[in-house]
Amino acid sequence: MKRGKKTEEAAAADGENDSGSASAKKPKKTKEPEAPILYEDPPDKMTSKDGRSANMKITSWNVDGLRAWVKKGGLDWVREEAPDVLCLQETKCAEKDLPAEITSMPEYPHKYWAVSDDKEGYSGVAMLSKTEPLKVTYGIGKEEHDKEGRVITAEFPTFFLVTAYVPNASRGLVRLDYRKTWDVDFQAYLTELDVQKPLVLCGDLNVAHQEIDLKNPKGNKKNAGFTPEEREGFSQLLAAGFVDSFRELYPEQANAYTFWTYMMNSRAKNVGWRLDYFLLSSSLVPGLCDSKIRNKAMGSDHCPITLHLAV
Amino acid sequence: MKRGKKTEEAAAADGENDSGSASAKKPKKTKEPEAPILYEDPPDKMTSKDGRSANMKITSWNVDGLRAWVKKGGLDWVREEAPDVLCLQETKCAEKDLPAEITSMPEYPHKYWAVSDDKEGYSGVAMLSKTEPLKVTYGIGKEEHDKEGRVITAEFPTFFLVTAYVPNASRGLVRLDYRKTWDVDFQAYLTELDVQKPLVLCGDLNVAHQEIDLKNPKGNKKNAGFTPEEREGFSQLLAAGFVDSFRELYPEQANAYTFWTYMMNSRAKNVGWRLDYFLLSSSLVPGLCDSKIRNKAMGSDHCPITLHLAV
DNA sequence: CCTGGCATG
DNA sequence: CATGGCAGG
Repeated sequence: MKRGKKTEEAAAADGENDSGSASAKKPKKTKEPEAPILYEDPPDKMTSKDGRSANMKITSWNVDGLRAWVKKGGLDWVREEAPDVLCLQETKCAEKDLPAEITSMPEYPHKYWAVSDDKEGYSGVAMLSKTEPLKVTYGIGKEEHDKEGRVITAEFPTFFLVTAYVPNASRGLVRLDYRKTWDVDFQAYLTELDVQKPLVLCGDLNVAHQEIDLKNPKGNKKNAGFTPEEREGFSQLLAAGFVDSFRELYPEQANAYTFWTYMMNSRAKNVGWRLDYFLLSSSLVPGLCDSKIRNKAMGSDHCPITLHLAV
Repeated sequence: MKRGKKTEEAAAADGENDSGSASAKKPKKTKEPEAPILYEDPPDKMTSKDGRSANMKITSWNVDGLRAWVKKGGLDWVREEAPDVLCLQETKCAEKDLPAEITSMPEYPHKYWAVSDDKEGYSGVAMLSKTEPLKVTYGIGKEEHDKEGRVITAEFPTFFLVTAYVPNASRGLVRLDYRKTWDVDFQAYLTELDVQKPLVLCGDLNVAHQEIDLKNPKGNKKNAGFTPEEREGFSQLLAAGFVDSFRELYPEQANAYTFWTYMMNSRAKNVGWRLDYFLLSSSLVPGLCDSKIRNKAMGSDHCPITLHLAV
């Protein structure tokens, strides 16, 4: 038993992933900007470069716990946005525990759920669609990767839609080796699909590709989500012919993030990361109308992203 | 990975400690009283049978997590009640994590904390006093019992004050054997003190003594808190000369409880247990003025109890 | 700093 | 059905 009369101070927070960087070294030199540098979103473009009108709207959102997200009104936002297909990551919810608000949603009669085999409330992705896909599959066809409910693939008439929650390399990069294996195998999976039919990949790819894709690139080169290995994995996807739709349309746009840690008031300061993407097979790029970051939508530590496509 | 499109029903809640008893057997025969049978508390008596005025006020409260209890305003109630000594059980809080609201409370300059060695946030008792005790000790002097922060003893000029959080026998009575050892050793400890100076024992003794001390005695004879063994342990304390101050004053008072499970809306229905006590050495009984159950005070699954004593 | 599980009550 | 601690992010 511990005992005593007085109490001393708790240890200070350690330099985290997205700490105010420089301010951690020189104490007391708080150099936060007075006003956060926001990314102000222009209206959605509904026409592609080749003049076609968008006829497919897809939204992807890492909800960080579907039940909490539903309670916070995530579905109200979804009803406003009204995408044709809604992809969710980190649902953290066994099928039997899904809230009725979402299982009974009449706008999306076709619903698909994947969750982790072992750990309840870990990982998990979902796809909700207004129209019925031709076929839906789960995982990437490799036993070692398919136990954590990370991928759903839906085949539509003119394209595959893949939603993914890519494994986090974790604190201390303890899972970076696994992640590298994943990156190779996942790319192989996508390439196989791509020879059959073009694809849209969306979800939390758990990597910020370039320095422009996170607020503090210098301080995060050894942290999960911005290691050279993870960035190279993303570069390999592009080299294989897939296109980062947001960066394609907005090559110079800084301060455009889809994730902010809950810690240190990061979201209010827009100290974030772009971890969520729509990647397109090159043959779909002419039909790309817009790729949006909905950074005002609350309910998770990620915000949703939306793609407008003419297919 | 688990997958699928539809969801079935979750399992129903099982028959618990304090289930509505009979209603569990014959389904659909909901025999809850329309209005709960409350114990309406008369005003405090401030004079003892032998005509002396109360000059010592002690409050005991199992707070079920001190931090949550502070947030819910427990300290506001304490300031109203203004006891000379405040005893708390199940603080579930390491000393370094204590809220400043309580560590800096000027009304109680003398504060004593005991917490579990191993498991953080488990068990834990505290004593706060307006006047400084002559001496304060922790535990009951037996290594095997003193690792869980369950007992603080304060010596005042004319009596010992012992506050205790007695080990719960637990679901399936997995800790009943340990509890029986505890009961024997704890009684030995109290008896040793009692030969030196009379004592007041307060706290969560984790037993309802007689059938009158809980709403559903029939259904709980095999449940923690109302087994024959635990009840016998309490009887042994009385046989050793200690007096249950509440029952001494109110021998016939039913529906007087200090604990209600958070489940099944038990508190609203007053389906409760009397688990919290003030026990007195027999020589203190002539000075007993009142022993109160403050069943309107909220902030925990237990309510506070208060003793008025002339010492 | 949030989530969802878990042990405990 | 609450608490606190934990892993995970």
